[in-house]
Amino acid sequence: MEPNVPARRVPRQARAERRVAAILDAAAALFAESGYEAATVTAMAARVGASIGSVYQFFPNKEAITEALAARYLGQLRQLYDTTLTPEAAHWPLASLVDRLVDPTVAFETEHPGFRALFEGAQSMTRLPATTALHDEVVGRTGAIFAARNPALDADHVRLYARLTVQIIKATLPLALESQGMMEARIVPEIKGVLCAYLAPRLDASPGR
Amino acid sequence: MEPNVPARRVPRQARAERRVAAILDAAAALFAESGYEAATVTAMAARVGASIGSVYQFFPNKEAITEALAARYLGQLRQLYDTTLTPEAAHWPLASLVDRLVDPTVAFETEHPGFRALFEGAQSMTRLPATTALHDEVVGRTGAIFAARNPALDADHVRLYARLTVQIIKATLPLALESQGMMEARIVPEIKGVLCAYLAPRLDASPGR
Amino acid sequence: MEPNVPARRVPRQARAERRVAAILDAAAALFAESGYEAATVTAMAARVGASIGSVYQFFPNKEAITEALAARYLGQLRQLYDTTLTPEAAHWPLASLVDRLVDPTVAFETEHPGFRALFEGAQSMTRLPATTALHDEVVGRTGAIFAARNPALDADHVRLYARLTVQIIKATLPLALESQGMMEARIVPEIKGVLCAYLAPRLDASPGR
Amino acid sequence: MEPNVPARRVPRQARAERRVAAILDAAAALFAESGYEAATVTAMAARVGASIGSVYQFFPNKEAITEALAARYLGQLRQLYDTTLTPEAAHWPLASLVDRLVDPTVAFETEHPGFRALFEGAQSMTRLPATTALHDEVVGRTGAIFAARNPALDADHVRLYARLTVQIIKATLPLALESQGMMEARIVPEIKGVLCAYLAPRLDASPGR
DNA sequence: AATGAATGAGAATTCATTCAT
DNA sequence: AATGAATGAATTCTCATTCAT
Repeated sequence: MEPNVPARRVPRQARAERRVAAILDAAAALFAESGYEAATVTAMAARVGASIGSVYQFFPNKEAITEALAARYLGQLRQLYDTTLTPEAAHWPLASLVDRLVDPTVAFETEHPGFRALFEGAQSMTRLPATTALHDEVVGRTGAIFAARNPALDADHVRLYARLTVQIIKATLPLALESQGMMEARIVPEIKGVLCAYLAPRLDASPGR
Repeated sequence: MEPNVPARRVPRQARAERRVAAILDAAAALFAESGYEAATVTAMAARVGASIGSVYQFFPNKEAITEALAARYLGQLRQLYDTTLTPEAAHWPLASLVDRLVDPTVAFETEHPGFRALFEGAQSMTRLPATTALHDEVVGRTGAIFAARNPALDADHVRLYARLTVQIIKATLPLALESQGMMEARIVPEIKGVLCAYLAPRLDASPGR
Repeated sequence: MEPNVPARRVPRQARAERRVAAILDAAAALFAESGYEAATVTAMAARVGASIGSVYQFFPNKEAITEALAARYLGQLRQLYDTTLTPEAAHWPLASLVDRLVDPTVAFETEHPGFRALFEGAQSMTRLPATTALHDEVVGRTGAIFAARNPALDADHVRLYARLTVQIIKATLPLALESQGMMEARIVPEIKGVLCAYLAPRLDASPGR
Repeated sequence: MEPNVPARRVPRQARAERRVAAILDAAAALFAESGYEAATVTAMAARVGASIGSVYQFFPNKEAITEALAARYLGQLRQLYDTTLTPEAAHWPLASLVDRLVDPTVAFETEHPGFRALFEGAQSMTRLPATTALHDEVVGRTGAIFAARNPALDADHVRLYARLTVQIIKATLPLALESQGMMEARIVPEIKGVLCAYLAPRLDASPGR
């Protein structure tokens, strides 16, 4: 769905688009630095060098900013998966597949510091649909690969394995990102170890299973 | 062993003790329902049917309430581990050991809905020492068992495995608790599957590894 | 087009400037009426017909309001001294000099009822730098005149005499301001009498001293 | 005058009397340390090692405590004046009389640190009668001496001179008490110098005046 | 669109005072 | 009398949001 018709709410001027992007950048940075609640709209405006009024020109409220940011992440995530989680990856050696699951995520979280705040989904933003969409996308993509790799799996199992996998990555990545240097180098392989050990019997089932 | 909790307002009367407990209960419930920031002291007071002033009779501020709650959880957790994570458990079959790691935690989180909010440690309460203590306790106990099971492990590895293990349980449990009925029944075994697969080669290393 | 955003809290709009001034006026009035602690920010807001939020738009806290008020007084005081405590005054007959020390102060305190609360410096605001600056300015100007009049004085004596002089004026003025009509007329000359008697031998030392 | 008849409100038991005294001591100390408003009744109770309830057993409110303290000071002040400001002092050399006015006050303020807070009479306690009584006592005694020394003075002048004198002492003493060592030694004589210079022509008027 | 002042509901916290035990 | 828990009004300050210019 890509309408060429300029929709009403879509900013038509380049300047406006740039400002919207800047606001989202500011929001992302603040979410990363201090969490969702502590990130005030005023702070976002200040960070962009705009007035609060200007921010509210583009977004009706804080929630909308968050949703827009999540939507932007969603798009970027899809692009990332389109290039990294390709269909053929499903049939690679498990270790390589796991690399493809973990490494881009590490990169993405590193490059988009605000992502985690939205992805983790604290209680305060659980209600935001876009946040859920983010999670669903990741689980969905992961599940798709799993299903492609092991066609014998029914949908429930696919979903179950995918959710666990995503949850594990989500929870352990911070360990890697927070750690300094050497420790980080150790943790990422360890995460991969967890996943390989978990997925091997489930995705590459020996006929006897 | 003297707990570090500075007991300013040590309640001498039974009524006071009951009230303190009730406040902590209310705090726990609110943390569970709406998260740390959204849980206001006013709401806590209302929930126990007291005036805010009454709450402040026992706690100097919201942080202190949180710390006290965390301290209470810490005590209960220690008791739990004393009875479930016994030294001999270290030498049971891995599946049984994993049961001992997961099942009591499931029970604890089910019975203490506020625990997760403190255990997860959002940015907003990262600074609270008691919250860290909670995490350290769990990691410490887990590591102790690992070390006992495989004396060949050096301290760094013990800590690494324990942290990953705890993080995995922490992140996947919500999946089980949020899910309704059937799904929950499936998820807990799955979590155990993850852990068994991960820990088997690390704790029960074949000599050739 | 003003790309170079000036300081944060500097009001750019005339309305804002007027409001800031009004807030300071309200603060001054309340300080005069009921003292520093009793003067609440809420009361200031009410007095200017604004919401508390509006006050906090311009001042981060009560202290800042006080400091700003003190700073305004400091500026006005300097202007006053620039025109009344001129260098040549140092060499007038002592009675005239004393007139110049007392009369403008009486006028200033009469016109600025909030000044005294800040100038007296209750314990509660001792820490505010601007308050100290007020006192230092008055003592400094007074001392400068003394030094000019009697170059034989060392710095310690200048300061000693100036401090006593200021303290005496500070303490006795209220007597004049509080008194009704006739009494006031009597007290001001009396204050001048005190100062003349005190300063004559110190500033206009006969050679034999 | 010590009535043996047990008055109603007068605590009859020694213990109660001691407690009342202790509360006043605590109040005095707190007034001195942090001023009237900052001195909380709870802090007084804590300082005495009693409960707030116990404090309110003896005093209906904070004001009453303040009044009682002022009353105690009044008694002590009277005793002091009875022994230092004797009738014959009125006819001593002026310098000696001034010594008698200043020195005991210095001593009293040093020994009773809470006195100044009450004596200065911040706006917050201006309404308390006992505080006024304190001031009136000092002015009255001073005036009595002045009248005795110079019978030619009419009541208005006596009061005028006395008020100025007291105000000067009140305002300059803190300079002496706050200063460390050497400075203090210099300030007290200076204060006396002010007073001698001021009072000489007024109390010891040459016939030609 | 941009600006930034205005708003006001709430949040945390304090403290004099009352009351049940 | 003593104790200390209970009360609640008052205070400072925050922040999302609206509105006039």
